[in-house]
Amino acid sequence: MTFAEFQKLGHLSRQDIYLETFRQNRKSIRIKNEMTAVKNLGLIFDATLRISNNKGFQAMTMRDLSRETGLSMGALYSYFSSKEELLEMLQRQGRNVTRQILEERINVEKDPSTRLRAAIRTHIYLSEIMHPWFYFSYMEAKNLKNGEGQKAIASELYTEKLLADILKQGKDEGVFFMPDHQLTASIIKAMLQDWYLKRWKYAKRKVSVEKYTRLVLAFVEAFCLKTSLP
Amino acid sequence: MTFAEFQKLGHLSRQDIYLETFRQNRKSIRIKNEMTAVKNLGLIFDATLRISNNKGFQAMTMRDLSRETGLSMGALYSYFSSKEELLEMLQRQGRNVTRQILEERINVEKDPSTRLRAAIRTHIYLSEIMHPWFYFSYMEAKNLKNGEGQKAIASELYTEKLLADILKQGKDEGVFFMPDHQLTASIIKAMLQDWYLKRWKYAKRKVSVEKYTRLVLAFVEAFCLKTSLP
DNA sequence: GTCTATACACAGATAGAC
DNA sequence: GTCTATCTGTGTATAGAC
Repeated sequence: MTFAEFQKLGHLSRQDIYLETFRQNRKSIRIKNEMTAVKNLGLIFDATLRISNNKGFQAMTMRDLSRETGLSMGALYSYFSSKEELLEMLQRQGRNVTRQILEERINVEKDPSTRLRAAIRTHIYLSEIMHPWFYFSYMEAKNLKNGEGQKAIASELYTEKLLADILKQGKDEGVFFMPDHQLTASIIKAMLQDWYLKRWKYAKRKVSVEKYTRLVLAFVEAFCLKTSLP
Repeated sequence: MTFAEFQKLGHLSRQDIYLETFRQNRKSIRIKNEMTAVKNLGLIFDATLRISNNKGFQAMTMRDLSRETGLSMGALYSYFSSKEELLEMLQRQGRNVTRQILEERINVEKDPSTRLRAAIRTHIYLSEIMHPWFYFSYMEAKNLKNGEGQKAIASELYTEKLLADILKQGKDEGVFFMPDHQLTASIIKAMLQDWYLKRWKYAKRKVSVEKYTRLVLAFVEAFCLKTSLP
C-alpha cells in the first residue's frame, strides 16, 4: 500500500477528531456551542503544536498562543483550565487516534509476515500524517505529571508490544528467527520513531516516506527471516 | 571488547574534562583559581544534567540549581553570564569529548567490517558512560539559538557520516551489500540513539549494554552482509 | 463567548558587603 | 570567591465589562 492510498482511507478528519476531543473534555471546557468549540480547539491545538515543536512547550507562553490563534488570553482559558491541562488534552487526543488506527490496520491481517509489514507501514504512514503530534508527544511526554506521564509510558510500551506479539507469533509458527523478540521489537520501534524525530534530515535529502518504509522493511526482514544466527 | 574493558581505557577523567572546559571558557568565567573552578564546574554541570533530565532545562530555575549545587545564585553567575551560556558550555563540552573518542577508536581499525563494529560499539559504550549528557544533548538541542543550534545539527550529521563512510568503504571493497549506504547509516544511528533515549526501559528489563550492542551488531550485519536484496 | 485590564508569583540577573 | 538582598521583566491565571 502506498502512502497516497493510505491517506485516501481518510481515517481521520480533523473535524471528527476535535469533536471527539470536545466531547471527552466537556467538564473542563466552558464553551457550550459545539461548532465554535470545534473550530477553536482546532486553532488552539494546531498553534500549540506549531509553537511547541519550534521552541518547546515550556517555552511557549500563553501570550504566544494568544497571538498565534487570534484568541485573547481570556478566551483561551475557557477551553482549558491551565497550561498543564492543555498539554494533557493534546496528548490524550493523539494517543487515542494512534491506538485506534494501528489496531484497525493490523487486525485485518492474519499471517505474521503480513501483519509485521502492516504494523511497520501503518506506523510510519500515520506518523507522517500526524507528524506534528508525534514529534510533540515524544519531546514533551517527560514533562507530564505523574498520572499522565504513566499513560505516555504505557502508550510507548503498547506499540512495542504490538510488534513483539507479532514477532512472537512468527517465531512460534516457524517463519521468523530472532534471538529475542522483545528486544527486536524495541529496535524496530526505534527505526519507526526516527522517521518523525529526524524529519528535517530526511526532508532535506528528499527521502520519501515510501523509500524509508521500504528500507526499514528490508532491514527488519533481513534480520527476522534469516535462518542462521551469528 | 567488553564494556568493562572499554571503561578501563579511561579516556575521560571528570577532572580533565572540566579543566579543559574551564580553559576553553576563561573569557566568560570570572574565577581565577583553577582548582576551585574545576571543582565547582563539576558540581554545576552534574547538577544541571540531573535537574534538566528530570524536568527539562527550561523548567530548571537558577534557584533549583543553587539548591542542588550548594552555591548561591551570585556564585553561580561567576561561572557563566547567563543560563543560555551554561547550556552552550555543556553542549560544547560533550560534543568535543564524543568526537575525540569516537575518532580515536575507529581510526585504529582498517577493514570496513571491523571499523563498523568498532563504531557501533564505541558509540553505545560511550553513551552508556556519558548517559546524562547524551540524553540532555538530544532533548535540549532544539532549544539552542542559531549558532549553537547549527553546531548541534552538524554534530548529529557528523556521527552519521562516520557510519556512512565506513559503509561506503565496505561496499566499494565488496564486503557490504546494501541499497543505500547513506540511509542505512541513518537507521543505524537511530538504533544507537535508542540506547540512551530509552534507558529506563532497558534498565527495567535488565538488558545489559553488551546484550544491546550484540543485537544491534547482529541486526546491522544481517542487513549489510547479505548478498541478495529483496 | 470574547475581550481588556490587572493581580500576583516567580523567573533571571546584578550590586555590593564580606 | 561567595554571600544576601533586591531589581525588573515576564509568566500564568482571573475578574468583570461587553
